[in-house]
Amino acid sequence: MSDARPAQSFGGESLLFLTDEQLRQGIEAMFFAYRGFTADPDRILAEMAYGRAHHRAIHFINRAPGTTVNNLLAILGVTKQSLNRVLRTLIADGLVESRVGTQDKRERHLFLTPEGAALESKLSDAQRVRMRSAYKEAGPEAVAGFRQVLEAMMDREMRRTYANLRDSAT
Amino acid sequence: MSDARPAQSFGGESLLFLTDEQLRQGIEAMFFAYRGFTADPDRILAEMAYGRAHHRAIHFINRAPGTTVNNLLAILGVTKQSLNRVLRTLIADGLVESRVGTQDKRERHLFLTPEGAALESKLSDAQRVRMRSAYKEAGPEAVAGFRQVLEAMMDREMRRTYANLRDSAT
DNA sequence: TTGGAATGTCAACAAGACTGACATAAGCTG
DNA sequence: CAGCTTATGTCAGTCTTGTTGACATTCCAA
Repeated sequence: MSDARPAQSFGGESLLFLTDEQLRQGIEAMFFAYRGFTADPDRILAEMAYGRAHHRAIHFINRAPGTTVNNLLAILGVTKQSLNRVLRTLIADGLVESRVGTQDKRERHLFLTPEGAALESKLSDAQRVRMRSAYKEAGPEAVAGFRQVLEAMMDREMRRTYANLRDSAT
Repeated sequence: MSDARPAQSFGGESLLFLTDEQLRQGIEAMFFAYRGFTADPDRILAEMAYGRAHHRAIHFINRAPGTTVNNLLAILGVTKQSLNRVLRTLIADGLVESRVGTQDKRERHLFLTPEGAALESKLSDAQRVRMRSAYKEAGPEAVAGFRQVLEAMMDREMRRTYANLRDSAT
């Protein structure tokens, strides 16, 4: 497992990119990049009484308006109790609306209020600025590779969720 | 900021990759991929009484043996109180050794004990397995792009830290 | 109709981040 | 040497966000 030799022969191309050192650099790049990735929205959230969990909820409610709590749970990968605390404050603060399902009254369908949508925009814009700048700096081919590796890093189930969201784009 | 039009003209190539939708997909890919990225070591850590914070400390002490507390603080980007809690348990459990500096006796130099190194291997191996598989699946050119975009996503200071670690590779 | 499954809520707890205050030891400077 | 600064460690308290357990409501199927 911890061999330090280059990887051997896959499909004939490039034999020299799978050393442990190369992999470690990728691991560290993920660590530092994720810090940058969350830094800008975190700054905005810190000003209000919110955290990263609120951002995630707002993001995916905006992405799939009318989604149920259970569906959001599957996307976020946390317990319903954890999500509920976040949703409760967002609803109390008037950023999210929770409507009892018409067909199944056990379900709650979630929507952003205009105030919620405004915060979503603010957070997304901040995050997109950095993303856009990184994409510009790296160039379109790098972006394609970036997306490929990220997708390959996901679990099977996450990959499904990600693809569903992607394909449901308006 | 929230325009939905394609980006305009950069260096003549590829005009159609900077829409908000494209950026949002990148953002979601980062979110899901990071979950996958941490999933395997997290599972191992959960069995012991450790968390992700311990993993990060162990990783970078292994990467830069003899590093001082202050230096580790800068790399990890947390407060000394937060790091200290983690280091205290790692030292108490005999995974990390803290040696008083010979030149500057205020400094503590940190090293992994054999037990610490064993855990580091176990965690790194688990993380590398996924990384290696993602790299293989995506291919070498994708990996190059992946690394470029990640680096472009970092803050200036993180980029320096990252480059220093990378260049100090044995 | 009744018992189980699904959905959501409330309460309590733990990890890990944070700030603030303070102690100690060592280096540095005038 | 005296006094300031630096490096580290610690105590206390708070916040976010994850967890489990218990429970209420609603739906569905035997």
